[in-house]
Parts: sequence; structure tokens; C-alpha cells
Amino acid sequence: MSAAQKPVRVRFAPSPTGYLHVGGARSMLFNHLYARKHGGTLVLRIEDTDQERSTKESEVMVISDLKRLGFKPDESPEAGGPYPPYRQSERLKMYGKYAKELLDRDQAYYCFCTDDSLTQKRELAMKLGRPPVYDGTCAKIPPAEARAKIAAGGKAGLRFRAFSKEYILHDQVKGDVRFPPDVVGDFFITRTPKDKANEIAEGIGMPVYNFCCVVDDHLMGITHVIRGEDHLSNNSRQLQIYDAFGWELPVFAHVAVVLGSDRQKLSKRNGDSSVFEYLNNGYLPEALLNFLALLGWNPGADIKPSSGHPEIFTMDEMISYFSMDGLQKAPAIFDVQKLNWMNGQYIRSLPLADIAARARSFFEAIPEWKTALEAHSPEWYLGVIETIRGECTMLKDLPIAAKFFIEPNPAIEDAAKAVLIDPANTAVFSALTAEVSKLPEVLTAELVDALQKSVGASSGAKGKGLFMPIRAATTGRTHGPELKKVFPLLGKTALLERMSAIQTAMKA
RNA sequence: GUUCCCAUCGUCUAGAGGCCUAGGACACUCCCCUUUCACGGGAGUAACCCGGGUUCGAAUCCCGGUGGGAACGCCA
Repeated sequence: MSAAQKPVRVRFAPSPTGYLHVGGARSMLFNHLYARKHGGTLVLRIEDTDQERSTKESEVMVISDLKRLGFKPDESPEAGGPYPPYRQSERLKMYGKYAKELLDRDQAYYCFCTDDSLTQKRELAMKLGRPPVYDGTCAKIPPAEARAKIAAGGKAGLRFRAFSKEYILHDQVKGDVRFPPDVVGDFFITRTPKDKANEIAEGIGMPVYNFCCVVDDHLMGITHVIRGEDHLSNNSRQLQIYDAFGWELPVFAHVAVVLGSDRQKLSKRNGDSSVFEYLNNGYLPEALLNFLALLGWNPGADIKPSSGHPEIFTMDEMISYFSMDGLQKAPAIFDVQKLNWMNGQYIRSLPLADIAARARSFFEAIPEWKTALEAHSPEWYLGVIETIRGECTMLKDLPIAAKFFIEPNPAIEDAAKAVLIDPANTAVFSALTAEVSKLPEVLTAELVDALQKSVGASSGAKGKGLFMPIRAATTGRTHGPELKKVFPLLGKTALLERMSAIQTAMKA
């Protein structure tokens, strides 16, 4: 039975060397979609063999970000599973065993070259227009001699003796990719151990990505490897390791990478690409994932999402639509504008109570607001969110738009100032002050309508000439939600408070 | 530099030789809705990288060029 016919097992294998970035989230998403679509298993494996760069904090953060996005891997360091451990730093013995096997078969050999000499040789080769492959200096050292050096306390990394043959990768996205022979050369599979504590087996140092990745994917029974295109060239090395062990190949799918607006690989440099950052700014996981899915994947023409919009769909819909056929070959540029639009769509369409609950922490980030909100009823808070959600694209925008309802001293916009100092409006202002004082404390949309009518009647103003001055005098703005929605949320006292604050500010 | 990958509106994409006068989405412009703004509805501007083939016919197939991306690390 080939890998393609076995029950699906896919994995996402981040290295904990920083936050989870959107490219990683997208890889996780594609794996998740494929697993769920086929009733398969989603594995999370932490690739932390680089002890210099991997940190526990990063691992915690990456796992937390994945969780916040809503991913629930079936097997992971936390959840466990039938192929533990799920952290490469805890699997060193296994790598040691296979590395030793390659060494014993002379498929791998000790390389005593220094880092500096290697770098020099590589740079020289590039300068001369030659492919920067290892020159094989240590490949010629007789194994017995090498072992004697190691036994005498010498330190060396292990290099894989590359096969001189062409490899063809049958990639689900890219099609058949040919790797000509001898372009990679002998590559390291384990590092030079600094000391005894650094050895995973007698005289063998910490393993390197291309090696443990293959060992793990094999041992963990991974059937489909869905990952970024940046791993495509590496695949020639990995193919050789599969070959050396005679292991069955999983199905590969190399998805095109995500690029920043500068057409460069999305990184910390070009914009906030961290999932953490996006989430903290109030992008919704649903929107982020929906957007990321469409970046390099097309669901096909025959879909009819429940949203009614051709590009907005639920996770369940995404799963049912997903197919590797729709995966794109060319890199895609991350377009924040579209993300913003999509996030706005979700803010408007998700249940009000849900959005309100998720927005709460953004309000409470301001200490005075936390107490202010506690003074109001839950219904009131819901009402505020309802009237303002339409104009917001991120959760972060909600408190900004709600500021007027919470703080008694509204900021006065320049356009509103012009309305407020216009002598033509004085009749409206005095009528407004008189009429508002007659109002009961609890306001309704009907009362606000009546208020506007009577202000119109006694001032003689109508249309925009009536409406704008009222808005400016009460909110300090020339735009915003309907006043008949705004006033009831404020109540008479708060309304008067704002009116007098605006008056005082204008006199000053 | 070397190897690999890729190429349709500004951006994400549909398109598997005639269904293409190239479709959709975001953005942009205009109109409608609205006594404001936003939301919503409608319309519009906008693309097959270039050059050769193959073919009755090419966005689609082939070759070359150009452009972009990735990898080339004792990182992953």
C-alpha cells in the first residue's frame, strides 16, 4: 500500500525560534484542511534541534498562537499520541541510532573540516561560478582512521555520502521536479559535538533538519508532507536519505510561499507578519484563516458558501471544498487591504454577543473603561457594539468608535466646529437645549424622532440644516450612527453632559 | 554565481486549443439607499511579460528571452 492509499497522517513542524508567522499559520491550515477533509490525523511536531536558537518561550508562544487560531492537533507534545515524543529534542536517541547505521554502512562519514574553511570554499566556488558543493576532503579519509581520531578525542560532524544520480520528485503542486545529480554534494546530517553532553550517540553530535525531518516523518508514519516551497530544493537531500534507508516516500506538496508587499519573503522586516500581532490587533481567527486559505488556494467554481459571498466561508465549508488541485504554483502577495475587508465582514456577520464578548478585552485594556463598563448593563454594552460594529474593521477599532458613549468629554472635529460656530444654526441650538430639558431620563428612538421634529418646528430649520447642528452639538462630530440609536444609549443625563462639554469647549 | 520553481487586472485568482468581446473577489471611481458617515445595492476603469514556433484557430501546447521567487548553513 502506498502512502497515498493509507489513512491520512499529516504534520506541521515549526521550529520554536520566534513567533508563529502567517506563512506558518497557512501551512498549518492546509495540513488541517487536508487532514479533516480525509478524516486523517494532524500531527504537531516541534523541531527544536537547534539548541542555540530554540527557546521554550517560542514553543509556548507558537503553540498558544495555534490554539488561538482554533487548531487542535490530534497528536502533539501536549496531547501526546502513539508516536512520542513530539519534540525533536526528546527524540535524539532515535536520530543517533539511524545516524550510526549510516556511519557503519559508510553511507555517512566524519567530516573534520572547520566551519571557516567550509565557508571560504563555498564563497570561492560561488565566485568562480561553480555550484557550492562540498569538495569531499574528508570523504577520502579511511573509516578506521576517522574513528581512531574520534576515539582520541577528535570532534566531527557526520556527512551523508550523496548518491550521484538524478532524483525526480513527484510533487502534488509543482508536478515532476528533477534534481540533476551532483548538485547538492555530501551534506551534514549531524553537527560537530562541542562536548560529550552534546552527543546523541558515541561520537555523534546533534542532528540536522534534513536528517531528522526524514527520520521523524518516516517513524511517525506521515503520509502527506504539505509544506512551504522554501523546502523544495532541500528535498533532493531528503530524497537521498529516504533512498539510503529504503523507506517509502510520503506524498509531497510544496505550496508556494507568501510574499510581502515588497515581493520579498514575508518576514519580520516587511510588516507585522506575526499571528500574535494580528490577533492582538483584533483580527478574528476566522477572518485570518479564511484570508490565508485564499492566498494560494482556489476552492473551485462549484462552491456555494452559506455567507452568500463567493470568498467567505466557514471552516467546515473550507474543509469540504479543500483539494490540493486548487493549490497555487506561484507565490502570492499578502494584501492587508483584503484582510481588512474580510475582517470587517466577520465583525458584522458573527453573532453580536460573540463579537461583544471578544471585544471586551480591548475595552478593558483601558482601566477607567473597565469600571465605566461595569456601571452599565450588559444590554447597554451590546447595544453600543451593535450601533458601531458596521464601521469597524478590527476589534481594536471598536473601543475607538465607542469612545463617545463612554467618555463624557467628546473630542470636537474640525468639521463639527464649523457647524457649531455657524450663526445660521443658533436657532437650532437654543431650540435643542430647550427641548432636551423637557425629555425624560430614559430615551427611545420615538422620543428622539419627536425631539428632532419639535426642534425643527421651533427653529424653522429642516433637512441637513436641522440635522447637522443637532449632531454637532451633541456628538462633536458630523458623522456617525443614527442619532435615534445614539441618544437612547446615552440617556438624558449623559446627553446633557456631552452637550455642555461641547459648549464649554467651544467657548474656550 | 549555480540549481530548482514560477509568470492573467494594482492585489488574490477563474481559465486544461475554439464556450474569452478573458469571469469573480479586494482596492479604486461613479450612482442608488441614507436628513450625516459607515453598512448595503448597482455600474465602471483595469490584465493574458516579450519574441518565435505548432495549429484552420493559442491566455491555454513547444522553444528562447526577460522578469520574479526559492534554495545553495554543522538554520529550519
